[in-house]
Amino acid sequence: MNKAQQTRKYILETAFSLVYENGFQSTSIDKIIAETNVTKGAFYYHFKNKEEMGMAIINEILTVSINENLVKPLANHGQKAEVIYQTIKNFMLSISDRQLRLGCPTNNMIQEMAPLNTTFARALLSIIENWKQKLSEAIIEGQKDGSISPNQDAVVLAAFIISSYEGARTLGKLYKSFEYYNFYLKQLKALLEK
Amino acid sequence: MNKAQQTRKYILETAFSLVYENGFQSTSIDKIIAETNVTKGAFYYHFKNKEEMGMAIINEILTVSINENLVKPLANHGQKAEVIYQTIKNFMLSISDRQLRLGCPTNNMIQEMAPLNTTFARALLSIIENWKQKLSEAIIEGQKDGSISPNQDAVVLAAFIISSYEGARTLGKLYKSFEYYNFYLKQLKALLEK
DNA sequence: TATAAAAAATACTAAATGGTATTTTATTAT
DNA sequence: ATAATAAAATACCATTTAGTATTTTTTATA
Repeated sequence: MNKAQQTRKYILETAFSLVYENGFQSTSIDKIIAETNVTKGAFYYHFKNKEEMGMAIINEILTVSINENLVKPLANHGQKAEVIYQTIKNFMLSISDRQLRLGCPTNNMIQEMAPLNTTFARALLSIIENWKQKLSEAIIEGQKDGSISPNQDAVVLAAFIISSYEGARTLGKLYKSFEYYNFYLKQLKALLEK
Repeated sequence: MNKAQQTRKYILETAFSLVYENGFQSTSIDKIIAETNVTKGAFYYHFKNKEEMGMAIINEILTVSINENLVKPLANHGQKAEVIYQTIKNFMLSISDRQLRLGCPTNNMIQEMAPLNTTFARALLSIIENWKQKLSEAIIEGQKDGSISPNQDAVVLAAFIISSYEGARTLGKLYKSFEYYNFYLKQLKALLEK
């Protein structure tokens, strides 16, 4: 990674952190350059405009995070009900106090930007869509290996697991308490055992 | 209601609508006065500052909406499992296309403002706390009348119902589809039948 | 109808906004 | 070393921001 790539990465990660704290619209370029001590010229050298920077956050940070943490581990071997449960549990247990306070960054971006920017919305949707797809497939495997009840529609269940995950992170954020993560995990387990 | 009260109400409702569309931080006073055709003097006559206006939205609009739609109907007579289910179902069926697209306004405010403003956070938390409390009580009644399994902790179940409700509204918003509301209602029914 | 008070209108500020144009400094290939 | 190019710095722009100060209009009351 050369100097320019490093600078770009540094700007992007700082920008992500500010967006995570304050929202996309409320994170000004001026705040980003103040925080990075990079100049505005440098910023605009690496990003065409604020929107492209937002897209880079979605494509290079949010997408990667969901995939690495919540999608890839679904491929692990074992009873699929257990694999699914452990995937989500492991990730939720790794969440820091800051991440608790600020919630799921993908969820935040959806909440704020999906109704305002169709480009953002499409990219965010495909993150969730991919997760839902992979989770559905894992559920179907679980139904085959007998660890998940065949009565449930895999897609419906996958969508519910995802939506209630996002909901749990919202309540955790509001109450600043990991308690709601545990409530969620408890219900998730029940959901997968049926 | 006298003239001044009407003006205040008109400003507040317009402001709420703009905040619902664009978020709190991105809704400027200038946008509000442009939309209302009320002058800045009039705005600042009725609201001390932007934050107080935000608090008025929370206390006079969000709180009322949740209470009227999702809390009060819990007092209806009948098998409590059914009353709870019908309360949420009725409300979700009444959600318009615009409300689908923009999601739950209380959820939006939590997502955006809870980490940034403790006054907002407290007021928003008490909305959810009250809902959770009343829902817990209804669940306990349901456990007494035999319509809800006594194995579940009422508070845990209430928290999960609320968090997954918010999650469902998030997915509905992202996909612009009522489908995810139905998925949620289906799971809710199962949850209450156990 | 005159007066006081409430409500609203107008004009303004200082700071911040996203973005651009221009200049300067580093880096690389010849 | 020099020329070409990449990267970053600087200065600036038009517009928008939340909020204030002042003036005008409307309303209620004596």
